[in-house]
Amino acid sequence: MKPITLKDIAHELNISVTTVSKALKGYSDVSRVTKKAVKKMAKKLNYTPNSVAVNLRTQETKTIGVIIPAIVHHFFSNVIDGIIKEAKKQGYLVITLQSNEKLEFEKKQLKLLQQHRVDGILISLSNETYQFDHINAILQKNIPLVMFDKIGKLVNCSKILIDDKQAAYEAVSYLIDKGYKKIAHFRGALKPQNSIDRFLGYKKALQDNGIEYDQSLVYICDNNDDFNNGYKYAKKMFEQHKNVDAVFTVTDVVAYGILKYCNENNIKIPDDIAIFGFSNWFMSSIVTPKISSVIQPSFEMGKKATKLLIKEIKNKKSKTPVTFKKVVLPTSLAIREST
Amino acid sequence: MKPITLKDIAHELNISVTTVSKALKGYSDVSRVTKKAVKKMAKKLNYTPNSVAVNLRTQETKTIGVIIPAIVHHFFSNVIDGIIKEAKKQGYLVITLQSNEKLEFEKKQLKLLQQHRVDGILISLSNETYQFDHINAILQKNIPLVMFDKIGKLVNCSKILIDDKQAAYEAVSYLIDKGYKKIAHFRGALKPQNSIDRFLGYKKALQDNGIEYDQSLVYICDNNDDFNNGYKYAKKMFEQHKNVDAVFTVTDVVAYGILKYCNENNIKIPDDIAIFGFSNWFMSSIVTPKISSVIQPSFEMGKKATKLLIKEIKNKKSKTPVTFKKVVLPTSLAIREST
DNA sequence: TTTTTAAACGAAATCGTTTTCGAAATATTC
DNA sequence: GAATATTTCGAAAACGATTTCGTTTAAAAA
Repeated sequence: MKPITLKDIAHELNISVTTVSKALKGYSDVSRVTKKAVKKMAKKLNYTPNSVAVNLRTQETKTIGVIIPAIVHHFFSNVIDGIIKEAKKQGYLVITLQSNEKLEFEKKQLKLLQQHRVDGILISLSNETYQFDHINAILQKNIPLVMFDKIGKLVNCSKILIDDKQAAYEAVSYLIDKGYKKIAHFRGALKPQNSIDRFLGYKKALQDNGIEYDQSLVYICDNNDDFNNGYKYAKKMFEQHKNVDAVFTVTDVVAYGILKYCNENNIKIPDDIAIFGFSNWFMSSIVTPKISSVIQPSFEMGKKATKLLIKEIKNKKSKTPVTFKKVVLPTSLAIREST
Repeated sequence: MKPITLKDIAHELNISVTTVSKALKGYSDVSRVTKKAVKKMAKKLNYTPNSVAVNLRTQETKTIGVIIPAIVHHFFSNVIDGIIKEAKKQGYLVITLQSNEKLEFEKKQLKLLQQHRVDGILISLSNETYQFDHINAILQKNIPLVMFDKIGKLVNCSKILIDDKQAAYEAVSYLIDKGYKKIAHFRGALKPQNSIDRFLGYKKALQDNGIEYDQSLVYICDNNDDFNNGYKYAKKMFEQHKNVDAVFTVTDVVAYGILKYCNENNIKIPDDIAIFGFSNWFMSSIVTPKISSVIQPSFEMGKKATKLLIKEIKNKKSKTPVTFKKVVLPTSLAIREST
């Protein structure tokens, strides 16, 4: 009933716990014969080492904690996938927690992870997080932490992200190169950094190409992942502007809303209007017409972030002096029928 | 640098570790004054209990392990969401592992969770899992385990799932009631149980309504989540059968493939053909036309499974005799434009 | 004043490992 | 055969908490 312990094996063989432990770990000061015997008995009794005890003794848990705004999200579930796979590869388990975009929850989860003595933490900040006391507290305790995607610029730690501004710039530039002139932007909420950066990239692309920025062509979607926003503002846009010939959206989901409106109102894509999305949701290559989008390397981001974190964990163990890295992952454009 | 321990607090106040521990846990045999003092000092030093030590002593980790085929999946990420939320509510953390639909991985992950001494395990089986030695081994060790969604009928443990056959039956019956007569089925692979059950529900609905079952109207999609399958077989179906008036698909994603083919070939939905999907992916209410689908209570399933598991964990602690439950969650139909 | 009772604290064992260090047993060398 | 070197083993401390049980001190009852 109770799990087998070293003691059980030792008792069975009439030797000490010490020797059993050493035998299983291949120490050189235990004879060939006893090693064989111990290993055989361990297998016979189906012994599995008690990680909790090991963790207490070795002062590491081989566990990393992850905090994201929400797991039910195309981007984040892919990141988590990358995290879990890379972690497992290196012998780490991952505990996932959600902040639900609430600073309060983010703080609580962080405390939980601390209590659980995770070896390191990966975090993508909530939209509410504009002060970083809770993060800095972790850092001061010398607990490895790396931020990904939604980072805090002011925090002194490793970060991994994409260049939203550059990616947006490239997407809009592509539209301009294709001959589109009056390009609208369905942006995200005002505060989140990536929403801001994508907007800035849009603006800069216009300016660099001699197209005047027109504020009335920018529509603010309070929720990046609600297609109704796209639908609603598509209607509004077509009422307000006759000759808009392209839209760059903060997210593919918003683009789907526009697509829906166009389909229902017999507006042809890309003939009447072109659409360029962001994040390359998997539906974008399924809908008709297929929608062009910025490819965000989500899985890669998860892997890289984990690699970075585990390297920091190991550096800490070997007392290597800390150096924080900032990794910017390249994005690319998936050009499809909508442009 | 090093985390604060009870010892540190004790040393600071010149009292014993025992008293500190008791004070923090509110034991009655420590005076008001010392309690105050201890709590104050704990806060001052920013003490966080070392869960690893607590776990070793109390023989429980307040952690549950989850094994699913893949996290990047509409259904499973919702289940996980439910699991994490319910677990947190009851003070448990969750470790997520993926089997990638491989039995071999499933076994390995199970062993990992055991080593980590999780208090209980939630599992949705891989498509390869047709023998249950690894599961039964866990059960024999009296480790609480509940299966969800993809379960093993022969395993003696708690299960939580939907009635795929019944759900399919209802969907197809709805189509029949609406007057559709020649109804095709794009089914999933041959072996997975839910693929089989959905097929059986389809078949039974036809039979109960006096419609002859025609094997040539059933197309086998080897991958439930690849819309290309839907596209490919839609083409084939329209070549082979002139007067099919409805399709019931094993998954919404397959339905999207059909939708795409129809859009490209000017086949009107639902006038020329009706489409009924399964799982109610969030895109189904966005595409044009919106697709009818079977609603699977994924978030609820995660919550319920977790509740069940934690109840079993507590029963084990209080030595309450085990009773396994089988919960069948109700599904419903989301009727939209495609039917 | 003596005895009883209650209140407040702490020593020590325990959970299951790991690892240091010393001791015993055996083998080697002279 | 004595001295030394080499294997092989185990006692004990440590990781950080919890909990049992005993001890001390003070208060209440006799």
